[in-house]
Amino acid sequence: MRPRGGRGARCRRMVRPGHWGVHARVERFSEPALLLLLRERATHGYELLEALPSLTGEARVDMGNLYRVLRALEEDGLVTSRWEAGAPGPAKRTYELTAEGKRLLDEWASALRRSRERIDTFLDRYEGR
Amino acid sequence: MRPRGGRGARCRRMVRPGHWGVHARVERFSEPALLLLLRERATHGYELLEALPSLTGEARVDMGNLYRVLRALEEDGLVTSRWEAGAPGPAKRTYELTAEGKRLLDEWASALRRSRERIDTFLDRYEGR
DNA sequence: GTACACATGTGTGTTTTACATATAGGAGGT
DNA sequence: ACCTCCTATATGTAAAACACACATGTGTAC
Repeated sequence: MRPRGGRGARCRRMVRPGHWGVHARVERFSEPALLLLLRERATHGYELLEALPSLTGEARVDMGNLYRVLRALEEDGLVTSRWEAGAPGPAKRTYELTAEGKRLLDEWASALRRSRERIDTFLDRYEGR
Repeated sequence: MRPRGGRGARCRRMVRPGHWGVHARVERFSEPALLLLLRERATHGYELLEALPSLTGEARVDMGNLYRVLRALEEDGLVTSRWEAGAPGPAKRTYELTAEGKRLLDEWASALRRSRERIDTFLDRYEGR
């Protein structure tokens, strides 16, 4: 890699003197998002990449990491994949959710409900209630 | 450091074969939590450490990182600190929120509301609505 | 032929979190 | 005196999560 001047994006950064920009993101949120999209329909990485912002709200899905997440999910038996033949254009690897992957999605949903409650607790206290 | 057998805790881990445990945590959530506690009352690190679980919901606040976050906040002018004299026992460094720190807390609150909405979007779609 | 959209990847630096350890004051027991 | 425990602040470092850059190949439009 060539040396670069830019530094990695941070969760909190000064956008201009005395002004802060904050992103409150859920850790590894791309994983449950992928699982949910795959529960709706088996599809390939590039399409998931385009569909993710509708779930995550931001366009910040890194394709490099996306493909790594998909491979990790497959290693853990949470999705299966096969090369899609027949279609014109570049080869596509289609991913499908397994039963265990479905159970993991359920766990994520519970975890996200708990996370939402913690945020509510925080906001209630912030608003002085 | 001595070699250790344990590996770092992960966001997702297999608790037993075919069973997954998930934690959906907001990145850097300890920062807004500290700011909120300091808005309520100026106090020192160790007390913040004990008060944090009431906001974060989990007992997983690392004291090492807590003190580093406090120092980072001070470097950025978001809190000020002074050594507390007079009291018996080990010296305490008392932290106080600045006006700019208050503004950052407001930014965090907005960011957390947006985060909450993203979680809602996900859960609505998960539940098929 | 070259520019662009599609499609799947690897390499690597940065940020954030987790775990271990160091240092020190005071209280209470033996 | 010595030991243990609670309070209090801090550093060292490894792992996990994330961001950014680059490599490779197919097909379509100009």
